[in-house]
Amino acid sequence: MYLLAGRTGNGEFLVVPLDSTGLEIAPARRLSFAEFLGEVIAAEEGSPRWVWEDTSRLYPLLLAAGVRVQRGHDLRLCHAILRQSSLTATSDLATAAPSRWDNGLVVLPEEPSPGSTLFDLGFAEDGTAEASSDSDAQAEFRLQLAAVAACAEPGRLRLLLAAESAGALIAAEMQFAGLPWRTEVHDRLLTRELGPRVAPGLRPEKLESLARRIRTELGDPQVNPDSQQDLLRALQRVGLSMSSTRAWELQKLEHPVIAPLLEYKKLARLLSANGWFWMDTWIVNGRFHPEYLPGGVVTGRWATRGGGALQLPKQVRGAVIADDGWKLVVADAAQLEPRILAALSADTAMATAGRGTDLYAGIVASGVVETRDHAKVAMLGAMYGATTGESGRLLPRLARAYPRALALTETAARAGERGETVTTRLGRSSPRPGESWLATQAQAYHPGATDADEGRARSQARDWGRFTRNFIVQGSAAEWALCWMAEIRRELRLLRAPEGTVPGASPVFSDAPHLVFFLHDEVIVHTPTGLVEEVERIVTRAAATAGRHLFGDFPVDFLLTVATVDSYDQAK
DNA sequence: GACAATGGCGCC
DNA sequence: AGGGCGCCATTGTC
Repeated sequence: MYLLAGRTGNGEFLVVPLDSTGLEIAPARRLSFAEFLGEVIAAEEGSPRWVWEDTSRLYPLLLAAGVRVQRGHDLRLCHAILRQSSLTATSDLATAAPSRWDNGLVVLPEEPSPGSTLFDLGFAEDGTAEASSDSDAQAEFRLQLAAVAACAEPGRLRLLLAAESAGALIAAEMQFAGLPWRTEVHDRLLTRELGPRVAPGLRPEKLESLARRIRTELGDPQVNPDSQQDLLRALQRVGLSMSSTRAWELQKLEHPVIAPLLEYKKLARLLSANGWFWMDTWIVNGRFHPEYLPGGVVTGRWATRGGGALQLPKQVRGAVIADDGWKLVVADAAQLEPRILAALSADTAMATAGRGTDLYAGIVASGVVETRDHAKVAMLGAMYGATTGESGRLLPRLARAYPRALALTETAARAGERGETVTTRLGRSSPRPGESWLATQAQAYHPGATDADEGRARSQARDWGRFTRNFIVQGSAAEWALCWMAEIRRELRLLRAPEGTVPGASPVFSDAPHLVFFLHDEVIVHTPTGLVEEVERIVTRAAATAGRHLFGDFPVDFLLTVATVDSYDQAK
């Protein structure tokens, strides 16, 4: 059963029961927020699928009121998928003129003040964004259902839309719950690395002394190590010929300035990216609440906004600490993308290499290459489109051992080079290249085309080929991860903490295990200690379930590394 | 002063 | 001739 929910311009909530084709089976009801909450709680008994425009705008209101839902259908996210998918290319939805569903729903980020994001994830005061009527949302939903029903493989898209929508619920819940974070531990860590905290704009002691050493070694008392131009000129003056100040370029050189400079860069990065200012900005009441953006990356991966949540450096993970009486279950899908590639291409040899073991080790054991590192470099090269270096040299051996897998990546690359799209396992298609790409290609076929024109077109075509080559693997991996998380969430909901559990600090989630972090192929569950083993079982079982959802009976293992820890840095 | 581009680096 | 991101400081431009 579907329940369409929305909000009117004057702040009322609407609920409309719909049948399986999106037709209403009862009239819309207009409700106050309190009535709406009651309606949601009552309706959840029947596990309805809530259909709404934008989970990220409506669901936080429910969470703030202590209400969760089981299933959703996010019209905005699902529209984006169906609009692009090659599986629904001839549908009314995909062939219609662009509408507000294509761009009008994008809400500008508010002031990035994490303290307020929880409870005023707001709605436009004047109701402009909500001027959309419920009938518009209902019409959109019907178009979506029709597009899926008419496509050649509706099962794939149904699963994708359900997974994407579950992801939207999870994203809102994780933002709400937040990642447990101890500011006093973070502060100690920063003080140890950088010296005591100083006023903004000043360098902490250790950075300042490194800066002095750098100036001494370069014989220039003025040089600012934060300025690339400055630094590059100074380096060249002391005879270091280089074209950039990148750390890996510096590492190759011999000079007394190199060591302090590399150290400076490392610490300066820590200070600017995850220093005290970051901590004050993003940690609220012992929780880090980044905003997750499902579907924020073209491939279907998530993006985040605020705090750089997907780039949390290992350096600061020691500050991620479970509440007293609770644990963090950190689970990481081992060699996810190669396993996805093996399954996508039905390459049983590659799947066998990963059966019950580290897939790269399995490749070595099969005699394809000599070391795990070679196996990894070669695989990444196949998926990213490397042509030179060690990776390029190893590729032919990989191609002999795993012809099906390598043929799939090559085919995806060739499609991209021709400007065609590729489609993931569940039906997310890559975007078409833009106008300027097409113009550059056309230019190369022009009668008067120069060698430079052709060179430019070839290089650009190869760039797009690398993109589509990676898209199909990265995007399918993102789908696996969505299914994995959705399954974890579904099973966690059924757990209740045993008697005597110390409540956690998050309302709504204070007595039950819940997801608190997601990083492409890794999740963290915050759980009462008494449920650790059950959570580990759930996470592990969910990986197998996700594999079956995507690839049926194809015999590929999705192995996890699972670590139950007090602090995140203890995992791995 | 506001904004955009760039280099650089963190994560997968 | 290595895919996808977000964020920061510096620098360039209006």
